[in-house]
Amino acid sequence: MTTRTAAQRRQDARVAYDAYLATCPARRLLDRISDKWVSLLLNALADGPQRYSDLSRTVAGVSQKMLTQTLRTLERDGLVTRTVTPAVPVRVDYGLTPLGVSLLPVMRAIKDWAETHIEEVAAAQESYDAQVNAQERHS
Amino acid sequence: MTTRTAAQRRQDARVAYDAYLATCPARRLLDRISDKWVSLLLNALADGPQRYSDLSRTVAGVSQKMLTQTLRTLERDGLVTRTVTPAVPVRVDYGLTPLGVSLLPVMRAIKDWAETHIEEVAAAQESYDAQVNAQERHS
DNA sequence: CAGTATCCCTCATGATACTG
DNA sequence: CAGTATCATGAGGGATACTG
Repeated sequence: MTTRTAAQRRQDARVAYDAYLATCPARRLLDRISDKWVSLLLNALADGPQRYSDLSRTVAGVSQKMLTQTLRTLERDGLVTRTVTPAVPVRVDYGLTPLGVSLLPVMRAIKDWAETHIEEVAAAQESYDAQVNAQERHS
Repeated sequence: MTTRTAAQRRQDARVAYDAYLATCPARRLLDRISDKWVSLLLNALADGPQRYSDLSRTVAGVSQKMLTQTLRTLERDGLVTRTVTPAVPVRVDYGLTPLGVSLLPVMRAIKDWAETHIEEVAAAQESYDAQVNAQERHS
């Protein structure tokens, strides 16, 4: 009799992995920049600071909730600055920090690979799908 | 009377954005590599091909479902190869394609930025949290 | 203007059980 | 060994309404 079943061992491994991934810098960065709105916001701010309402127009389709939530996270991470100008009505400007700017080349590297190899990926997908279809006809 | 309300316009914009993002190469790549298991699998295969059962051990914590699902997607995208050796029992080897290998430097760039700037991010978070706490005490 | 608060619902993931 | 099929759940995201 083993003290733990295979299922329990796998579950333990998963918990350990989650803990590891929670602290892994690369993992955390990937989680951030892969967020639907993060890349769009960083891109929008790359050309210069913008107000909250400007961003909601530039990045059309984003809900107020997600815009605020995403900006807060980026601010907390030190990637964007939030500048409040007390007035009536209040004015808030968002802009990239030097840290945020330093991330742009990485985003660009991702974009470059994607655009360079998109054709190859598309071809691979087509060929894969064709084979799957062919096999289905034989069954 | 306008023909569309602000809510309708935002919804339309969201649909349009989703359609755009579905075709945007950089967006699609980000979606792939940000997948929890993709980066781990690519890393595991970077050192050479592995069998299905090897991968499930190397990448401990992954369920059969996600392992298979992720490998299928990577195969379809042309990033990994799947080689079946008919025998009893059957043997299946997975390995990186040249396309898959070409992606490794990009992953490395992400990892490098993360590890280089993790301290700055952590410091920013600490400072942010401290300010939030201070403000809560004043309310 | 720049948010906050709430409800709701979908979708991705994981556990479990079964198979050629 | 290398999967497939089915079910359950929970966290993320959107719509809506309200506020200093």
